[in-house]
Amino acid sequence: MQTVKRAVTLKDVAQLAGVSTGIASMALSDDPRVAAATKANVLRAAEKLDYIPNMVGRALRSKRLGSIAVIIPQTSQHVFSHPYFIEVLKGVTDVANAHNLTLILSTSSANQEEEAYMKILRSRRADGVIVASASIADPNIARLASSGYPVVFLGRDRHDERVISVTVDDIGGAVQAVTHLIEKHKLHSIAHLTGPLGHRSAADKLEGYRLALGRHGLPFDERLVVEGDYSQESGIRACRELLDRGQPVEAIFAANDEMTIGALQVLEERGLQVPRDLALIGYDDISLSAAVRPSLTTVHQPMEEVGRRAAQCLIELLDEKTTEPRQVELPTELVIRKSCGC
Amino acid sequence: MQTVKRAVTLKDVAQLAGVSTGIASMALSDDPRVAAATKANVLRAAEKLDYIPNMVGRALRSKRLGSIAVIIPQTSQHVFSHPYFIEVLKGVTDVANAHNLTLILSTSSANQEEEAYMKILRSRRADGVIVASASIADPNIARLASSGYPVVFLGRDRHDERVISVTVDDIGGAVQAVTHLIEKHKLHSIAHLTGPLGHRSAADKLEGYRLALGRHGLPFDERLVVEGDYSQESGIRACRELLDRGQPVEAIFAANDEMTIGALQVLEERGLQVPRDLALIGYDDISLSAAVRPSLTTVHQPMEEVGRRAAQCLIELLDEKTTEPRQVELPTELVIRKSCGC
DNA sequence: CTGAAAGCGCTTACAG
DNA sequence: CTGAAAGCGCTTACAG
Repeated sequence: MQTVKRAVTLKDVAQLAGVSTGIASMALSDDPRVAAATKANVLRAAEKLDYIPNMVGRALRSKRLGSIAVIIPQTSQHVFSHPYFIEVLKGVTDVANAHNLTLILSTSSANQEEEAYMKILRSRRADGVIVASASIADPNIARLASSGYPVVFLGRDRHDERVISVTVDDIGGAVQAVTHLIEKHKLHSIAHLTGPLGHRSAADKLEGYRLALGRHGLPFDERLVVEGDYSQESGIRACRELLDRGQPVEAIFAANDEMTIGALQVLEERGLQVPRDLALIGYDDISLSAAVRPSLTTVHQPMEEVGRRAAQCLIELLDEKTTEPRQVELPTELVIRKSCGC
Repeated sequence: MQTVKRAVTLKDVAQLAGVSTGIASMALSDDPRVAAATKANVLRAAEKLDYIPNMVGRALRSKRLGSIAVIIPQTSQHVFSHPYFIEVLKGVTDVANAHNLTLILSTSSANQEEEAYMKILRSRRADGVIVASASIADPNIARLASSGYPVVFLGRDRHDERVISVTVDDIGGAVQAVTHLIEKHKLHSIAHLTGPLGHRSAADKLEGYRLALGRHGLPFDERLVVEGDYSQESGIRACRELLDRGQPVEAIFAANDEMTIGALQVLEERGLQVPRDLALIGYDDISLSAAVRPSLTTVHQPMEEVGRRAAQCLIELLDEKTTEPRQVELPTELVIRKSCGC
């Protein structure tokens, strides 16, 4: 195996072009103060030597790395098993690519202290970060939010004006789902399998569920609510627990599609037919939701768009330095398929 | 919004501890030449100031960034829609996390020149790279392979001893699938929907298909082979074309599960029942393959393990500098479900 | 319009 | 065992 040759540096280019490194640098960044002829000279030299700037040298001096990080404080197993994160990543990479930014992906391993967020910024690994899915209680997040570093939050602090965030209207989404069950299907005993309630998105869906019941004069019954953690397995567990409680249930609204699919399995096991015996509505609209039988009626949330908008916000933040804090909230849409009984 | 304070540097730490920056640096890296008392002193100062080393400064001097990149020369849309990449990424991040390496994810946008691979290395954005799914013909890959930079290839050049690679025995995998159809189900007109044949994995599966037919004295019939591109849509297209050719077909072996699911849709459309009228075998064993009806018999390939091994290889390469080139090949396993008729 | 110098934040020889 | 200096590869004032 051939070894790596000494890299071509700006010094080599400057030397070949017969100018100082300062001028070479300015020429390559197309600075108007450099004479056109000199510029051409330098460009020719750079091309001839196949020069590629060392980003580390550049970053040390200019304080800009040209990279952004997506931080998801979950294990990689978790992150890559949930379509939500995948879709968000898709959106972020798309925008990052378009802006020629390097993308750093940071998930946490079990043995890692939680303050990984701050570290990535303070150690200058990325110019700015997008933080997804941190739990509400995480104290590091509060510190990060008030640190002044360029940070965009996903799905948190919708109403905190000091923080830049991209969120989805999960309260509204849940209201859509539950309202559909009540108004269209005349169902009244509607259960809710929640996500992890320490996370904003899960708490918001629960609130929406409650709200929709209240608006129709239906009581909120704790026995019809079971907490899960967004995994399919937790959907199975939660659905079993719900049925075992023995309360009459006509419909289930679950906090995401994976839990809904888990619930579907349990209902099948117990000989209950969906939607005949029990209606089911999910959340997210992942691709699986159209593939399972019966296909899932579900609340579509624009996951990829969330990633895209977050990246755009971050880039603006990096460019202007002094952007106004702002909150973007995206709408949801109820996608009607078979599982609700329509 | 509070602005970012001047970052704490090593100089600050050294000053507070009353030593030179050189000693401070050595103390923090636990160099045995530093006196224990001095070390304690420096550590205390660092803690008090909440010091976090600037990786850029460190990298410029020490030539190690502490980051690796996964390069997938496909659009982010493509990458994040294919479970294969997701699973590979899962494995890579897992190992990277365990070794405290930052992970850079590089997909290509349409308007990007293909030489992005080299750039990421030469511009010192990553210490080493894992390259997945490059087409066989890509000339940049050849240059990269012989550049001497730390590179691990996925699914290529199985027999090129100059290159470090992690591959899956796709020839063997295809042989398993086709042999099963022939020996167990006594089927003889077996069609093959291929992946993009410019990619090693697709070419290998075709070879395995051919091999298995040959071993059983069955003719290779071009009319039973249709090329796709691993997308579900291409599975639909390829399957339609196959059926439209009017050749008798008893079974279809498709190059991945997504194409298989596409084929399934077409067969359903045309009123053909799987496996009664036609047997079907896929490849990959993505989670969807167990969820569709009928569930897919498929060749399981250890995608996450591929990612894990690739990362390990790369890390060894980075640590030893002078590793022997080596090729890792992982086995496949036929997972029997319903679609083959078992 | 250009050159020479300083400096970004570290680590690594080199003296002592 | 420690300090002072050099230097990694750039960009950015500062003079001219």
